[in-house]
Amino acid sequence: MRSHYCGAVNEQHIGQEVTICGWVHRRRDHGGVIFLDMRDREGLAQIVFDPDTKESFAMAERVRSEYVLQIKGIVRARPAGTENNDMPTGRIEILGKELSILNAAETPPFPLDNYVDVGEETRLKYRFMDLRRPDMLNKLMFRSKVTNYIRSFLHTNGFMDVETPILTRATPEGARDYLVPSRTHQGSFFALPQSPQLFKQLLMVAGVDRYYQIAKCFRDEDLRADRQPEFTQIDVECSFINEEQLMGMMETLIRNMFKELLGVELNAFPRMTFAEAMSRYGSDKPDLRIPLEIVDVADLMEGVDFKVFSGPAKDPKGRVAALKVTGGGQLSRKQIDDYTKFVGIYGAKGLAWIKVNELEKGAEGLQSPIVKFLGDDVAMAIMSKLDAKNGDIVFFGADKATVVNEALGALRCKIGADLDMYTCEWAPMWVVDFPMFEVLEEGGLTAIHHPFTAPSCSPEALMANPEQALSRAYDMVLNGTELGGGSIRIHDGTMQKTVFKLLGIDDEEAQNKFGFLLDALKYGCPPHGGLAFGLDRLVMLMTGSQSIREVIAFPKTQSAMCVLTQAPGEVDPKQLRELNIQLRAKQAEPK
RNA sequence: GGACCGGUAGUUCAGCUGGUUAGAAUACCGGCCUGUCACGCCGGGGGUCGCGGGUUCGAGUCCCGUCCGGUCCGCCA
Repeated sequence: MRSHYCGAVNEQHIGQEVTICGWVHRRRDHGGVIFLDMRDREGLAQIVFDPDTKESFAMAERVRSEYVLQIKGIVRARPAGTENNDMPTGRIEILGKELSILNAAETPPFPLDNYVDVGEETRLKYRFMDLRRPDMLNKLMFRSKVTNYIRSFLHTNGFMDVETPILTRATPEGARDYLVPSRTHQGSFFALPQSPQLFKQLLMVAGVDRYYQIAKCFRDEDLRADRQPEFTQIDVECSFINEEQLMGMMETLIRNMFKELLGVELNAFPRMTFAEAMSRYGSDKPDLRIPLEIVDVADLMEGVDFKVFSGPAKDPKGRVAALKVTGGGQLSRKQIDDYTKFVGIYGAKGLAWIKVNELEKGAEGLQSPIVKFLGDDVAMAIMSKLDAKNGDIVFFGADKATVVNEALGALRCKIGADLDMYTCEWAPMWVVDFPMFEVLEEGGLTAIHHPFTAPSCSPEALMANPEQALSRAYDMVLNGTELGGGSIRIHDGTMQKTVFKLLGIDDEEAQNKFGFLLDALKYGCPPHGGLAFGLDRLVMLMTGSQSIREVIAFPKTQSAMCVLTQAPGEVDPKQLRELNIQLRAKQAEPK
């Protein structure tokens, strides 16, 4: 039906007859001459109709926005002085000879240009229109380039694409599962996979050696700007490999891809231990674009009454730390109040601060509600440790370490963004040496990564001192976002049982829930490890999008609904009968 | 489960301390226009102020509830 994409017609085609198909992006009717901007996925082209071509001119008068047309015409250079240099095809135009209306269109429910920010609900309801917008189509095309690049890279490196089941077994731990009732086994349920984790490990036992999959994953948890209930992982697993080799290969993949698709040269990814990341940035996914660090100051505060920080005093698990904001002395009282409110979200009970006005006057030159409680010497010692300068502001956190880390870590990112302190555009890194376990508040241990991650010690050492044990896990972090994470896995049955035991899963329960994995470990499981990238987040960052929904064709709203299809929906009673499922009556409204 | 922000024309928004017939821009419709490119000019139509209740002589505006959207906390091995 067509000879060229609209956006692909150029000066080389001058004099040729072309046929283009597409949508009417805009019509400019000057009475005696009509301009149509025709749009398809590759871009826009201007078509001119003059009254000489009587029939098509008359049709061009009837045409409206988003009509679908086929136009035959002659490419010509635009008359001198009428070129449009803002448009890739702005030096040429097509003189329309024949026009056929392939389909009419009602007035679009919202404008398809970028001049107005249309509400997301409206966009999602008419997603098929929203995706027509060049920005959105470009994002979908870019996403396709990313998956294509990754497939090709992994294929070249000997990885096999293997599909794993979507209907699988509920996992006892981790996120909430999406469940699918079984008709043939009434009362039993499938679960949609949260990740292909165990299947890919079984593929290693099978000798696949190098596996990858662009895998849909499902987690029935509350949504966020960067979290959807169904999302895509680039899932990778490899046998006979250690963490160095795996991280090296994945880093090469990302660096090559950034070069190829964005023209961006990323430096070698720095590595940081989990402990260091928490200490310096209060986060296990630090945004290294921001040149601010959190510094412990407890050592300078012997004898200080910690009530000045509104936090619990000398909690053994406590942390007293400071965040110096270079040039932050300009912050107004109102802004500081806002930041105080902000850290409250993370459980901080206050936000103490010191403005450095005139350091040469000693403590006299500090402006702060807390210096009189700290004492001049302590205050000056802190300034000296932080290397504070006139014009800086220092914020303090004193509370349980988790609260201080989360509050100051989040504050660091917020201030970095508010004051636009970014020192570079891209800051990738690896976080390594995660602890194996986290101690739950109600007692007991939980896996930081997942229960199949190998510790970097023997089962005996692990058993003896689980809280201190480190794992062989690694996270790739970009601009404060966790892009991917993985680990070397446990390939030894004894070790696996030890980890289960520490997590409170006894042998019987382990056999029940993970019997197939324990079996597999008995029959010659190779050492292996892998990683999974969050594709949606990766594309979100690479396209500079504010939300993961911008790079997913048909995303869900925050309440996990699809406004386009109105899913989830009720089902026919017959379907429920077949499944032997009865809905409990909704409770009557209390009056 | 919780905190906060929002919901007024197709769309994006304004609507102050409750007070005449709820406005603007844009889109849409009609007319004019031979070089525009977010074309221009003239005219016109267009509203369940999310929904339900309450206060009041009077509610888009205040109160309560509820639904929807969004950001975040919890949650996300």
